[in-house]
Amino acid sequence: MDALKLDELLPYLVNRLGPKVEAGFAGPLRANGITLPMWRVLAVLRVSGPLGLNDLGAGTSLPLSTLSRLVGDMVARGLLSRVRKPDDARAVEVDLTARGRAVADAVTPLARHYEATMARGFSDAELAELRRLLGRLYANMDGIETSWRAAAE
Amino acid sequence: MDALKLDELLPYLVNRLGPKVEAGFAGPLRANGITLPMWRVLAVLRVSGPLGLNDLGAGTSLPLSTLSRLVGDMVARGLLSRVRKPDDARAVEVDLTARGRAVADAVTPLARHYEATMARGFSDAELAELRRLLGRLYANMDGIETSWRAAAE
DNA sequence: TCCGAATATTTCCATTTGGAATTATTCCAT
DNA sequence: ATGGAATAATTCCAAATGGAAATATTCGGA
Repeated sequence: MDALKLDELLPYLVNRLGPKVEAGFAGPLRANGITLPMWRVLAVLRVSGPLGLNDLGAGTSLPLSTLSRLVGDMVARGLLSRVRKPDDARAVEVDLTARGRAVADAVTPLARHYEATMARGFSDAELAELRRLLGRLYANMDGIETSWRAAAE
Repeated sequence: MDALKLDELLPYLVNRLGPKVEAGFAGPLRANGITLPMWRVLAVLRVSGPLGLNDLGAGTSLPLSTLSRLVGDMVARGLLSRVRKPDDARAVEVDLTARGRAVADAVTPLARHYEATMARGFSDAELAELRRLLGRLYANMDGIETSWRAAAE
């Protein structure tokens, strides 16, 4: 039976990095009073401007149940505002407060620096290539649910 | 203030993949009666032979508290054996049972196929490059805790 | 107009998670 | 030999997670 070295397998290579990356950045984020998912929300809104929950979910890759709860917390902490849309009472509009903007701007250079540290020893070309390949990988994952299982039979 | 597109930032590109990859593989694993962390344990032991918890933790990238619990479950399910080492009563030796080996062997081709699906459209060279870069990234993360924070001041 | 389907968000809850404290054993310097 | 540090594993517990059900509102066709 052919042995399979786990650490040559792409899904594992990807998965094991997640917690490691989080752990490394958690401290600096905590020093700024936020968590990693909060940072994602701030970073997205900083660029996009006000968003509804669905778009915010798409931007942050966070599930809606998590996000709704999270936004509530962040409103309570004064980082975000959340108002019902006047024209559609189902939807909300989430936006940064001045404080949220300030925190986002304080953390941004840390994030850049962290990225640089993660990728130390990488050439610019390698870093660009890695970004590109990860992006393609992510894109590939959409709708994988339906496609690959069938092919396996 | 310079805006930072979250989706150009390496830590985010890596982190958002984790849940996606897991979600895609969870179904087939469930069909074989196991979870993703269980699969990791099986895959590592299949190659390495019997291991203590520390080595198993290193191989699977799972924290010890999680692993100890997990191994207990898997022993209860008949996938693993766990015996105290005769020469060192602190340590245990964890190994696959015949059943564990059978499940590992059943899942291995699925994992290969899943990888291929994730990376569909990638050339062999691109896949190899991605593996290589991810490996380097992971290696870089060791001891990052101490090094980068200081540099940030 | 009215009702069932669709949409946006929220809430519920069972499960998972991993850091920290705990237990047990071994190692080592005196 | 012996006590304190180191090592291996386990257990505890508070927090996070996300799928599924619930709620509220809007839309579209008969």
